[in-house]
Amino acid sequence: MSKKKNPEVLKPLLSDTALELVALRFRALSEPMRLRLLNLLMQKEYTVGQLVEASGSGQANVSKHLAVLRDAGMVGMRKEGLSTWCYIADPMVNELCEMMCCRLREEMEAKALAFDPKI
Amino acid sequence: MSKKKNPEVLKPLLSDTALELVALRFRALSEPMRLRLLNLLMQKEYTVGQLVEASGSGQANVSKHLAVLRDAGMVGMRKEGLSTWCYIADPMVNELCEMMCCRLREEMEAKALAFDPKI
DNA sequence: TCGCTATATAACGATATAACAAATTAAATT
DNA sequence: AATTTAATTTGTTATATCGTTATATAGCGA
Repeated sequence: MSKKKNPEVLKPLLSDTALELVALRFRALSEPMRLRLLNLLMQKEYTVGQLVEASGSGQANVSKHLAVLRDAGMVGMRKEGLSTWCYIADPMVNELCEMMCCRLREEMEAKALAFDPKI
Repeated sequence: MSKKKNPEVLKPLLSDTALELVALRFRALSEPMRLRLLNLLMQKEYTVGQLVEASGSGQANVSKHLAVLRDAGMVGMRKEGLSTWCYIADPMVNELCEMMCCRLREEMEAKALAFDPKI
């Protein structure tokens, strides 16, 4: 009835502001150090200090990267006395990283296979 | 039998090289202009020239961004005479963007709701 | 209040990236 | 071969971002 089959009708495009917001989120995931912090937080909660030690980076650096992840809504923080406990606030982060890692593994394995002697 | 329940055992961490590769992929998605190109390509195939026109950006700029997306395995290209047709090479791109957009929509709606008069 | 610890912020240099313009390559047509 | 069109490559400039050092803030105990 209502839905005419029309090949001319294209999916609507995202607005400029939407594109910028999406880009901002992906940018939060575009640094190895931030991914390392997220990767650690996927194990368990860490304090900022523990993340500094575990990541092997400087304190100021870790703090700044955590702020980026927090602003992107990916990491949450809970103050407890002197320490600040950090945790993954958005389960989507796990999904995104999982997807990306699976895809990369597939690609790498395919490439590796290209070097295997043919049967 | 083999799997002992042990809260001390943590999920293994990704290697440095893996982190860098993942970061590189996400970085490809971290620019509004590249997202705009992908968004256009989600509708249909475009030539580079059509993308230049549709995106409103310069030719060199579009070309460079497309190269980034190609190197990330997200966009494929097929030469046909003088033109080069571009297309989404990895369906994961659609999923990733879809996930991110849904999430942002939810968040925005939640924030908007916070300004609604209480019932 | 004083000092100690945990974290955040500011300022800085080095590097990376986007946008634009100009030069170059590549394919098709005459 | 010369011309035209399509796209890439190459500078160049402006801006953004990373990592580091130094400083500031906040909570806790003596």
